[in-house]
Amino acid sequence: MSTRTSKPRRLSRRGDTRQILVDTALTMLDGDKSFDGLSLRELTREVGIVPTGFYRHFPDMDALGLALVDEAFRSLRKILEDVRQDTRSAERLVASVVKSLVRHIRAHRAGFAFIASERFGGSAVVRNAIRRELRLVQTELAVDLARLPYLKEWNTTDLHMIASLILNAMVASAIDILDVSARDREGETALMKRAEQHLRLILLGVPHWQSER
Amino acid sequence: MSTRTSKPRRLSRRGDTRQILVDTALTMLDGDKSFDGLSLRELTREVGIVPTGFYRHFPDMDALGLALVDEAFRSLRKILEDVRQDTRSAERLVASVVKSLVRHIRAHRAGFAFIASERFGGSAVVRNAIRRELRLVQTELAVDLARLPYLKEWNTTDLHMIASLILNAMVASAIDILDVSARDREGETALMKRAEQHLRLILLGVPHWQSER
DNA sequence: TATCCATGTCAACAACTGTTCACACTATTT
DNA sequence: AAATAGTGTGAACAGTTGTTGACATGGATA
Repeated sequence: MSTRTSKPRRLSRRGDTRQILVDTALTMLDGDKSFDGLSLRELTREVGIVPTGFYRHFPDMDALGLALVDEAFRSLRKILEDVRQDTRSAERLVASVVKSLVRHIRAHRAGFAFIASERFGGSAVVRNAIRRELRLVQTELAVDLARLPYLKEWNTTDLHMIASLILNAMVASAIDILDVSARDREGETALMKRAEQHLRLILLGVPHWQSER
Repeated sequence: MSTRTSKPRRLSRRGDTRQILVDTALTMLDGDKSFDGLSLRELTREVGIVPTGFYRHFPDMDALGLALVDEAFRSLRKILEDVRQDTRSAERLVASVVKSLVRHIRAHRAGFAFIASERFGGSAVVRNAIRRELRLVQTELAVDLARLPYLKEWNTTDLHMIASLILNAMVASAIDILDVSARDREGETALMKRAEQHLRLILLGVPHWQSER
């Protein structure tokens, strides 16, 4: 009798194990670990399933990596949406942009950290995926800039130039803030101020720019 | 007879195995691998010594990481030196800075790639080491800026603000160039042009900046 | 009610990992 | 000529890794 009496105590995650894998991976990568240093086994161990269970949700680790990129950029796009709906002048926009940035960083810390560390990280698959997404964001930003009153006449290459400068500055600021916000609250506001200054300084130069000097 | 007849064919690296370890690690990390995904064994395999031989030169992988940071920054500092000896006006400096940057990137590709990817990478030890070095570079840059004629009167916090903006922009440019220079030569010159534009745009705003508006 | 499919488990595999220890060779110094 | 310090070797260890295949479960569908 007793057909292997073990009651495997199967956990009843209805259909969200995949999402749990993604979330857990992100939090694990938030600490001192990079994606290609993350093993399938320690991930599944943390989630609470057996290693082989991983393959029910992803064909391999690369696929997981792409899912992480997706997840991380979902929140980043939210920022742009917020900014887009802000109709104030460019000058007034600055503070609002930075505030929105910080808010999203706090809410989606792990996702931002992932983008930051894997943007030039080890895995070619996720690196390229991130790069592609960032390029997309950049062109979206360029389009938004084109709508601003005193940038109406600019050609697209110049717009892209500004967009990339702004994006780079904001990404760098985000990373700095990310790094300090956990423990140092007033260091965070100092970095916010600096981020605003960076944006303002860039915008100060814009009216004096002349294409093809 | 025959006291274990194996002639172990010991290679005669006089005293430079340590340097070979560093160089080999850098080249290996240039590809699709991150530092915490690099194992001691594959490194020694590549170098051509037995795994245990590693410990003759470093106590552990963290120590190697610090050595890599050292090596990588040695060439980066050279750039600043070059720029410092250039006595032209800020406006004229721009093109020269970018040219010098590209030249060093080409010559020390692996080192730059290492800094880029491990700046926010998995290992806390090397991440902090890189961050410290970059902060040093930033203050050096601030000091240099203070010497420029029309920045004489600026206070130090504003100088640091500009320095960080410039440094971030240049690091971002360097990474983009790094990524494309291997295969696409004309894409490289396009990125150089954009890097110059970024610098110029920043400098355009500087004269109109007023502290504490 | 019966069946089916998504999701989980378990056992096993060969390969790889970091680190230890005792030993061997060799160039330089004594 | 002898001793020494630097460097590389080899075997062995206990763990961990990715991936396979066959099997179990249970909720939704037919």
